[in-house]
Amino acid sequence: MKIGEASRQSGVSAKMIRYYESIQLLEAAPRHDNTYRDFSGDDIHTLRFIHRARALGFSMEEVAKLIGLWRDKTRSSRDVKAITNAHITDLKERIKTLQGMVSTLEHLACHCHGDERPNCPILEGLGE
Amino acid sequence: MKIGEASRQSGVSAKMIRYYESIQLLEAAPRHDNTYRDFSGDDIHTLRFIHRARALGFSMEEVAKLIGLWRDKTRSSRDVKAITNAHITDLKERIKTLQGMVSTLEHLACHCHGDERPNCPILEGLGE
DNA sequence: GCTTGACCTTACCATCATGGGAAGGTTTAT
DNA sequence: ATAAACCTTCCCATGATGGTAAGGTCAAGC
Repeated sequence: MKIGEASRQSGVSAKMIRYYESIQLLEAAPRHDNTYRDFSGDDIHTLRFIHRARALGFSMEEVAKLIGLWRDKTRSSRDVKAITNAHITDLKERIKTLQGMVSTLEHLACHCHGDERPNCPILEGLGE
Repeated sequence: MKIGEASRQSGVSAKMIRYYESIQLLEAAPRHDNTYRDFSGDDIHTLRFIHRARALGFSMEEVAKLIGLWRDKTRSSRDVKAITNAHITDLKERIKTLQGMVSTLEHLACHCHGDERPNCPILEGLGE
């Protein structure tokens, strides 16, 4: 199967498929007649895995580790869970940071008239 | 005042101060003896403004707009509030996305034993 | 057999905000 | 005078992705 079809079936852009190959996240696909890549059903499976892991916010580095574990039938689920839990912790921290921003901003915004007048507590808050 | 001192007083790294100057977010500081930049108290004020706005997650583009409004004494607070509200909306969307990831991940992780055994619902979920 | 369009290839550049480092000049304190 | 601390510019790297250009290939219709 050519790269366009692989892209359609996996949801990963052709550009990114080539990129994943270049960083060795994906084994180099054999070339059909020495120019076009030829993907297998297995490749699609891997691409879908990557796609889902990325959608869950895992970094490429984490995805690489997860793929390693996924392929290793003798893995311990402990290792997978550790990566996942670390990622969850990271996500929660980011959420907290963003929520802090929102609450500060809402606090500033709720005192701002938002009309023609130049007086603005938001700018005052930023300028102190 | 030299760039190191400006950095200390504003919380913005010297590297970033130069960068802000290069993208014209900041007026080019006069040079002391034709090589060292010479910052004023006003510059520190602006740098602090930028620092706080960045800490609240505003993009550089938004910061540039906010500085423009901050300097313009005839601005309408409406414009400031519009930028702020758009940013709040954006932040909330990002929070929702991250929360979605967390809830999916927690769902997967809670079924994973996290022990020596290779069986792992997390990897199964990613591989489908 | 030829043209056209859809597809593939590589290679390079851009993003966004930030940091690192090199190579070299200046100032300040000892 | 020397050393440490500072400044300058310039180039490179990040992470994951998209864009584009220049060129090769394949498939379908004429």
